[in-house]
Amino acid sequence: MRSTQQVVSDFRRNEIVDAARTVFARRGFAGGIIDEIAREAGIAKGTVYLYFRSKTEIYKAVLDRDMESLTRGTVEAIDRAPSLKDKIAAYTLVRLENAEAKKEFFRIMDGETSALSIPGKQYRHWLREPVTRLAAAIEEAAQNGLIRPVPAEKVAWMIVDLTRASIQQRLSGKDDALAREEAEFLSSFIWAALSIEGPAQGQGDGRCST
Amino acid sequence: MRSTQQVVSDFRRNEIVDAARTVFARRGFAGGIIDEIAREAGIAKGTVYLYFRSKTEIYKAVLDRDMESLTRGTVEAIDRAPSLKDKIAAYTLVRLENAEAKKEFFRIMDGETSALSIPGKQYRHWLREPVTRLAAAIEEAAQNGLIRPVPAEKVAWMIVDLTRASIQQRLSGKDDALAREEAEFLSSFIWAALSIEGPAQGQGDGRCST
Amino acid sequence: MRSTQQVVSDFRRNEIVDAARTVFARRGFAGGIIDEIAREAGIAKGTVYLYFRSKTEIYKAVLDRDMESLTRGTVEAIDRAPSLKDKIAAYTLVRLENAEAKKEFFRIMDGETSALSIPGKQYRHWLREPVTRLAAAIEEAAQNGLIRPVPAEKVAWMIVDLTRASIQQRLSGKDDALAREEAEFLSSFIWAALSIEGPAQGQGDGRCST
Amino acid sequence: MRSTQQVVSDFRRNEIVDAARTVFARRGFAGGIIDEIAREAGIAKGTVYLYFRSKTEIYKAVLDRDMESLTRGTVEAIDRAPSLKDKIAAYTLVRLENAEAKKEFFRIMDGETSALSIPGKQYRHWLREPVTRLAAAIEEAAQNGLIRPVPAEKVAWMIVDLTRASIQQRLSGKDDALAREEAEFLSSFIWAALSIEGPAQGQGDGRCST
DNA sequence: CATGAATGAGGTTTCATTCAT
DNA sequence: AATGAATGAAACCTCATTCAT
Repeated sequence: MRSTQQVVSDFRRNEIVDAARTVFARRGFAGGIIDEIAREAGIAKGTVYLYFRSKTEIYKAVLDRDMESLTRGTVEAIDRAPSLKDKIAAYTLVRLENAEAKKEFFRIMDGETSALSIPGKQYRHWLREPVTRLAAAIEEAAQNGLIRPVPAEKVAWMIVDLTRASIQQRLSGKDDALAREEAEFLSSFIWAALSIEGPAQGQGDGRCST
Repeated sequence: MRSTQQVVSDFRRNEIVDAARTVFARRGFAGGIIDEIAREAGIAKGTVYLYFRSKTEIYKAVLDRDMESLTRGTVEAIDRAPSLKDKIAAYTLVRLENAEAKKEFFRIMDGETSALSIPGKQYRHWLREPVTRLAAAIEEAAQNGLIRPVPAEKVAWMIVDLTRASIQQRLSGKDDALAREEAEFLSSFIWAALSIEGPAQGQGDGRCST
Repeated sequence: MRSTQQVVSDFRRNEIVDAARTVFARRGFAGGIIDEIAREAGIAKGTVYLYFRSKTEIYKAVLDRDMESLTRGTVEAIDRAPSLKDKIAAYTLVRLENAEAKKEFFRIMDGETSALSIPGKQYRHWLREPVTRLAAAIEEAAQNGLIRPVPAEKVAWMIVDLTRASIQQRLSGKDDALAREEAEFLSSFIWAALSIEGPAQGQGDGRCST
Repeated sequence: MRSTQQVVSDFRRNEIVDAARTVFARRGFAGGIIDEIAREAGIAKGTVYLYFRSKTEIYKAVLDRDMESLTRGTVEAIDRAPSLKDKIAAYTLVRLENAEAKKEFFRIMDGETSALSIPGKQYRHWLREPVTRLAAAIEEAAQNGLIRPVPAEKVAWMIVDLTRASIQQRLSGKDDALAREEAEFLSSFIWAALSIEGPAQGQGDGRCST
């Protein structure tokens, strides 16, 4: 059982992480001013340093917390789905819905690349587990003849990257279709590329530059 | 006709932009120090400000210049290709090859998102034209019954995003397949998703340019 | 008679002063952190401020307490010694032995100078009384013809300063002779300078630059 | 030949070191505020960092510069003096006169101990060379029978420490005798302690340079 | 009394931009 | 046109002191 101390302390850490998420989303890492984070959290600048040793530490905390919960949710959704087709659909749907609910966080993720050099903490790193699950399912489906043979991991990354790109598009306000519809479109498109009755090359097309 | 003044001035701007590209690729926007850019360009810090009003201006110049030439090359490749399938293949190939040739620039692009808030100067903005061309080709192919009916622009964006994701993967060193092979895989995968559903053709991988 | 309150309060003050001595010796005044003092004393930071108004106050308390007890011991040793020679020997011995026993405090004294501007609380101030006693003894001895005539107070300061310098040397680890031997050497050296059969100028030296 | 650049740069460094000396003398190292140093030097805060990488660097520069010139002067004075007695007299005189001329610097030296942990840069370190010279002269004089046998280095440190103590006394305003007289008194006192014991010469005060 | 979380003034350092030469 | 020294606005972080519990 956690002591009162612990509870309060965790609460504060949460407040700071929440504030930091907002500010980092607004200004990026370099522009994320500690002063502003403190103000957003309704505390003094010094207080921030009671809970985090440095600005970088805060940034990592934001990433870790959100990424972890997101990854957990994603993986669970994949596992719950019975078939490959469902797994793909589940993945895209969970991600798109989450992006809607946590716009701020995704905006950070979007900007996060070389901003910070946190070894093994890059966005792609966090995608590794979902990718592994998807790849395994793809592999299995291929062996069972449910889909055509494809390089499983490559395709898994494609699913993940297409989803990410779609989220980016939506974050920038260019696309405001319902998450559910978008997810359905994505997963069905991918499924089409995988299905065994794939490329119909009968009717004379599929030719290239002669 | 451009005056000598103009020529010299342009030459200097070029030098600075080249230096800036290198530095921004190394350190990102926030970490890219004017001092370093000047040193890299072999000129004095003050001189930089004779040609650019601010650091942001330089950054935009790098993006503009590289993006423009890249976009031109991309669009030309699309236009040269006769069929949709070839256009898609041409796009992915040109992009992947370019990414290999201009790693520095692509590394910047990779980091560029919310780092800077340059309205209308984001990466996605520059992709608009290639996307439009691809979308038009898709539209046409669909109406001609060469592919199944799909939302053209959405799919065009998918092509573009998948290519971008592949480039990112390669930049981070995780994937070092030949650009040509990677491009072929990508475009054939997309083509598979577009093809009219017909009799299964297990062996067909959609390869073109045999 | 002191109330229980008073007793407890004094006890706490003692604990804090003890902790502060350790910390200041380790880090100096500027580097001595209240947090560390509190931890060393086994109490909370806030509690420190129930007993002392400020960090400076604590510092002064350390100096006062240690200096007072040291001074008392020193003066008593001087008074107990019957002759001037013995008084000098007693002084050097007591000081050197004390320095060994209370390294921490002497390390503070060593660093204490302009670090803090406490009027009348400087190291030299506390030496005034021993100096006075020594000076009186010197004066008397001179008048009795036991030593050659010298400016009494000046010489008293010399004794005191030589002793201090010797302590500093020992604190810095450069000299690890026994305190007793060092004291003997010091006092005998000084005595040599005072003794009436002082400078033998008979044998043609003592000349200066021709 | 130094370029103009170099000259100007050196000039600035000097200005900053001069200003820093004043400020450090006033406030000590911890209290020596960069802002104040800049103001004292008549330049902007940022400019200071064009010439020194950090506050500590400035502090070391002050110490190094002054200590080096002081040490050089001291050693030269010792070397010029022909006899031991003169060497001692020369040392005390040079130091006391210098202290008068460079009060600020000596005030820093006075406070400098554990303030900064610059290995091998402590005050005592800088005294090593003069001490070595004095010790050598003492050794020689002892072997020639000009003084009584004494531990040469120990005595050399005594000379140095007594002089330092005298300077401190004078800096704190307690003693305002002429430097020349004070130096004479000091060196003759030491000389008295070194002289071979012989027939009492009551009147002899060991004065030289009649 | 005791606590320790909270505060915020103040310190050091960086770096985009200006300007005298 | 070119230079690079100078500037000073911020940014990050520390720590003596206060105060609600």
